[in-house]
Amino acid sequence: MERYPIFAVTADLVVLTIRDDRLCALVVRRGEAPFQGEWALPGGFVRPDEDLDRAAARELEEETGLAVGTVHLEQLRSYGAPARDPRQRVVTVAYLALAPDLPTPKAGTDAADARWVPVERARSLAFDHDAILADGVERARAKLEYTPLATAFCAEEFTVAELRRVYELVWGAELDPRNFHRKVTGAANLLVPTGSTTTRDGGRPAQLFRRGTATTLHPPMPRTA
Amino acid sequence: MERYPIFAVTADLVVLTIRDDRLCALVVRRGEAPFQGEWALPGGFVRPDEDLDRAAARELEEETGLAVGTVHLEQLRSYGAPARDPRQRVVTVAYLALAPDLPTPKAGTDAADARWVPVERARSLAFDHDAILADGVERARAKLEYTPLATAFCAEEFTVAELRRVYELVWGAELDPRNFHRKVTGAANLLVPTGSTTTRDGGRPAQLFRRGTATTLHPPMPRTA
DNA sequence: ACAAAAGTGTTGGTTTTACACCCATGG
DNA sequence: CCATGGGTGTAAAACCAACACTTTTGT
Repeated sequence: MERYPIFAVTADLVVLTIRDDRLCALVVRRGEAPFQGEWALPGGFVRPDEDLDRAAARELEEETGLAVGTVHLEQLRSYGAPARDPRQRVVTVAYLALAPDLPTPKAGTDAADARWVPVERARSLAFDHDAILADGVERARAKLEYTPLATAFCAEEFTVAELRRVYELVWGAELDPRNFHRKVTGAANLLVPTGSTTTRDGGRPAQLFRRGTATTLHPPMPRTA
Repeated sequence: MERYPIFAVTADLVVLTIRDDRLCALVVRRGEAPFQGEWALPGGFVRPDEDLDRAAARELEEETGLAVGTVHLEQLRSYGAPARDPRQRVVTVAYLALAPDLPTPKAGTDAADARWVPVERARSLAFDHDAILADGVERARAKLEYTPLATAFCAEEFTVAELRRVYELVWGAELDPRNFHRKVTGAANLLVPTGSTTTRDGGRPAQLFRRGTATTLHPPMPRTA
């Protein structure tokens, strides 16, 4: 029986939300070495009997207090450069989480502090977390085009304008409100009308919708910029 | 200092090519326990000082003899269910490799045998490799739509018809040769004409092309089926 | 000359874009 | 009544599927 090289495996999280009209990522201040006191992505070691997805969900809950049910969570990719962790060989399986606007998270067990930071201002994170964050943002941007993922940034019930705002903020580009409306209301199974309306955005009352069952967006949302 | 759970990490490969007008995957017969004698995806343990990408490239070369330069290699995703390997906790980072038609591979160090199998006939692989293979094929199908990835299945120089054949075989759908031709020759930086022609497909000589520098396909190739 | 495959032109229908315009509310 | 945003109509432009047709080879 040969001996297998020994690794530790962590699950790290790129948690994105929209706050104050900005695309923000969740960062925590590390309470332990290495990189103690520096900002990093939330995450932690996968336990011996735990599935990767489950570990990511647990970390999300521990470090943010977010109920996992309301959050979209998907695997992003893995990172395993030999020297990415100074302690020992660590492979991290990064996950991408998208959440509606939520209360400011409280510090968890391993984190001295936790906060939302606009993605363009999240720099110099610990380990290789700058690159992981960039990959996560890039994935989110790409998936808005051809999936209903933008709805993950919205509350349970939302208006077409709120959904459009998600696109505009994530992409950093303006979209025509009229054509956007036609497009998303025309896409099969994307939106389910609740029947009620709201005036929370001002002006004429807007219909409220819930996410539909669509898993892809046909035709895709054209990204002009 | 806390103790970190111990994992082994492997790099497994979904290697796809087109042979005899079929989309084929590379499978190896395992020479060692567990699952000795059964078919599995090629792969092996990541070494203590080796990057994940490098491990995948090394395994590809070891188990197939393919020169890595001619092969497209990208990370697929990671799999880490607690019981996926009966020996101990193993997380595998799966990679997707796309290669032009190549000589039948020879068995490597860990593999008693190696061969190309049409993807629809690759079933009952060891570990969770059925699922990994399915994910790899799905990824390849999806990426043909909006990336120049189909060219990875072609030789260095190829004709438009050969490229079209890739789409037809991977998607299992027929495409109009005329419109396909216009589309791919019109896409910016997708194809670079070599200036020479070939009659290897019969009929009127066809121009030969090399891959261009494009990283995405605008507009995407419409998948009708 | 004929078959076979490459490649171009054309046409009619769909989709997209840009914007005019009306609708329903709060102040 | 006015400002504000929600939502519909519409014409010009762009795009695309389908297929007739021409080109260039091998036999």
